[in-house]
Amino acid sequence: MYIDVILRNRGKFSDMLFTYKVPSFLEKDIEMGHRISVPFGNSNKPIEAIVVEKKNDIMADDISKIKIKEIIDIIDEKPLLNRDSIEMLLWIRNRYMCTYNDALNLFYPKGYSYTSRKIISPVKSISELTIDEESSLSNKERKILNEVYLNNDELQYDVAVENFSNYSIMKLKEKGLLKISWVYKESKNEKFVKYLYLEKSVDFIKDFIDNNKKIGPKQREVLEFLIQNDGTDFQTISELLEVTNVTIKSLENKGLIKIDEESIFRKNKSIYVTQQSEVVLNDEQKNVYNSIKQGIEDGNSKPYLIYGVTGSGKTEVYLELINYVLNQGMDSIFLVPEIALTPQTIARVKNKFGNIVGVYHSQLSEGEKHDIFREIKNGNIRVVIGTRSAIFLPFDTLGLVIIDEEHDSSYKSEKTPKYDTIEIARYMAFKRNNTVILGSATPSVADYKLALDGEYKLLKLLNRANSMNMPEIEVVDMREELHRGNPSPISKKLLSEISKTLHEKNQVILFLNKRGYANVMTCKDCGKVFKCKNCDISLTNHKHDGKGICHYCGYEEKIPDVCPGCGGNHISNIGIGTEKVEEIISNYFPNNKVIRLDKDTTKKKGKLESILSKFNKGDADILVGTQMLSKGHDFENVTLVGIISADMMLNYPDYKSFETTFQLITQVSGRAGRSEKEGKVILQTYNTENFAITNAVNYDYIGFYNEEINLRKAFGYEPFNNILRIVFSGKNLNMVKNNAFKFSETIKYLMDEKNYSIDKNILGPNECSIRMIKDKYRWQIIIKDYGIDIKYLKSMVKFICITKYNDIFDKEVEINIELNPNSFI
DNA sequence: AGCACGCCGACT
DNA sequence: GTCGGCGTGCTC
Repeated sequence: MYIDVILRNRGKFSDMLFTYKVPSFLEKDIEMGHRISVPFGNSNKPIEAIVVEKKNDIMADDISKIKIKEIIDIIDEKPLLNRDSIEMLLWIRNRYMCTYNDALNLFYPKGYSYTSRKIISPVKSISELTIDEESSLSNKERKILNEVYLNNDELQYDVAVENFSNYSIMKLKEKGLLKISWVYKESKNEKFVKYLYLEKSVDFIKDFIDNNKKIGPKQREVLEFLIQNDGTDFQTISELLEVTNVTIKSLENKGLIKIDEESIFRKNKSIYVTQQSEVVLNDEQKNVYNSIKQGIEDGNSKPYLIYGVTGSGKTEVYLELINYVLNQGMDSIFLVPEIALTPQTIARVKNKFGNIVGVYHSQLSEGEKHDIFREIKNGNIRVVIGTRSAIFLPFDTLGLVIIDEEHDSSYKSEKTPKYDTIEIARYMAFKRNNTVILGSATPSVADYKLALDGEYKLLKLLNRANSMNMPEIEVVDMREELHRGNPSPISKKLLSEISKTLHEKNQVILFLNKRGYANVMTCKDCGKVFKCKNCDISLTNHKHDGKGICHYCGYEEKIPDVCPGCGGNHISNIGIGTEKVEEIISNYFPNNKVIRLDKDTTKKKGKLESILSKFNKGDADILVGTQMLSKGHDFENVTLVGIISADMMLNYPDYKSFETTFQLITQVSGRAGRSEKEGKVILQTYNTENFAITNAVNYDYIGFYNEEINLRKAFGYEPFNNILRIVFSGKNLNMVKNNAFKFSETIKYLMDEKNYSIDKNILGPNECSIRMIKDKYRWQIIIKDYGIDIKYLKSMVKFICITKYNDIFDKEVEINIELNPNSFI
């Protein structure tokens, strides 16, 4: 029997499947998805590999061309990946043009390690050495041999080379006195818990305690405790009785207790416990619930798109559907955007389904991720709430995938492979017949079009669950504000609304899409702009830390008092960030507490929760924040939302900037008036007539959609065209530029050969709008697929960038290929 | 990417 | 006779 495997931890140079022979004694056990150990390369170094194919025969000319080795062993008892995962892995590699290993990493659970090391060991024992052999040894060789014998017949190869020399080791090998070989070690990061049990009957123990004077008081306590609570874990006992390991060991040695180690699953503690109220769906929610339930019964695999206004109660519908699916014996994955995965959301799901709920996100420790993976495989976790990577968790009986806030950009991975979670979910609906639900108050125009085209089943929730109206959005024209002589970024209108709200003992949210104090720092005397050392980006002033920080690479530098260019001391700030808004507002309302919520104030674990709960409890009156606060939070007492600058999003150089503007205004506005109190929104902008803003003000999603979709069509963007973006980057500008041009000439040649239109489809090469990141120059080429099947386009790009890589490009230039990227910056 | 192999120069 | 340093080429 033969197998095809993916080798772990190899570069793109060996991005292919390798064929191995399975020795007959392993044939029965080996399965697809197994982790195995295989010999690799000239040295037969043991490498970890994953089985992706089993076959009985291989082609005859393969045998003559390559020498096929036998695998060393199967590592785990059960396969790590199931067939579905392997199938999807291969699809992902193809779709997103990544390596086997990139794709594998999405599925491969954390917490496994596999290391191999090279050792030297003697061929014969010391007494078996002949006199001839003995006398042939040089001083150094004798030293090495002695060291090996002294060290339990084993020495780490690289240590030996360092201490002695490779030459002498090789000599010893030639003389047949030493052999060089590989050993490997494999381990799992699983937490084991010691449980203590009485080894003898209770009567025996009681008798023992009463009649044995030699037993210490601590040991006696433990025994008495165990009589009442047999099978308690060591941790608890040691905390309650203040005993140490020594006591326990001593009892074990006396044969009185037994220690059992069991692997347990690290449960993360939920901070919030909300009271569980009986959920009754309203008519609209019931309709949505029923039609999806009906669809599941009928075996419909077409994904659903729920367009539900903010506060319409999508989550209740999701939870009821998860419940329904559970009763059918199937599991669910519930995805939320990164910043929406708050304790409140988690608590809602946990309160409903209890300990079959797993939480999965990127901030978990490796051990925690490992546990969740294992508990899903064991069938103990049936519902997962998590961020995008949770979609790859190994459910065997998955029924439902929910993607909430489906428009959110965090569903597109920014790391290779740059997958789109929604595409993955659609694949699952299509290939595995899973029920997929996308939901949003502001669906992406691409997905809404797919719904209109009948690719999704469109369902709507048009009313708020509390039957309140959407808060009124009042636009303040900042141009007029300026003319009226108010240069402040906070308008008079917003100030008066804030004080009115505070007066009524309600709370305020102020939203600004930019953290830090000021966008740009410049010297008024010489005009110097403070820029990042590594990127072509101006530093953002973070006044609190006294630093200028680059938001791209994280580079920080201390802001000097005098300009390093001209020595002048008029360094000034242009533009505003959340830090400055916090400062201005605090000055205006010195008697009210202002807190700030952005990436800077929530860096530490648990900070996000504590700020949110502080605000929720009313410990602060005004919350200033970035889009972090736009997602799914329920603040009962917030009646005023201020959007400081809608223009900042609008002027972002990206084709999706209108869409993001519309989405953010709608989502942030949705934070106001979620309870019985009526809410209000003040929106400040210089672009009062932009359609993204006017439609958002009127809560007219359809109106926005109609205008935006026309623009997309006119310019050939998503969803009308697929776009491939190829970015070349490197330290040498000329080389980067040259490689980009080489690429474009090659692809133009290939496209021309097939009579594909070039002018319409190829944009560039151009310098990226951020021309340098982390000291690397960046050039890009954009390719659209007018009149070309994206499959052909991808195969051409792959041919150039992978097959012909060595012939065309310089090693120092990095090539990054992305399908339908989130932005073109 | 590793890893091995082979050739070269340098030092004792 | 010993030893380290690179450059090159391959991986079932």
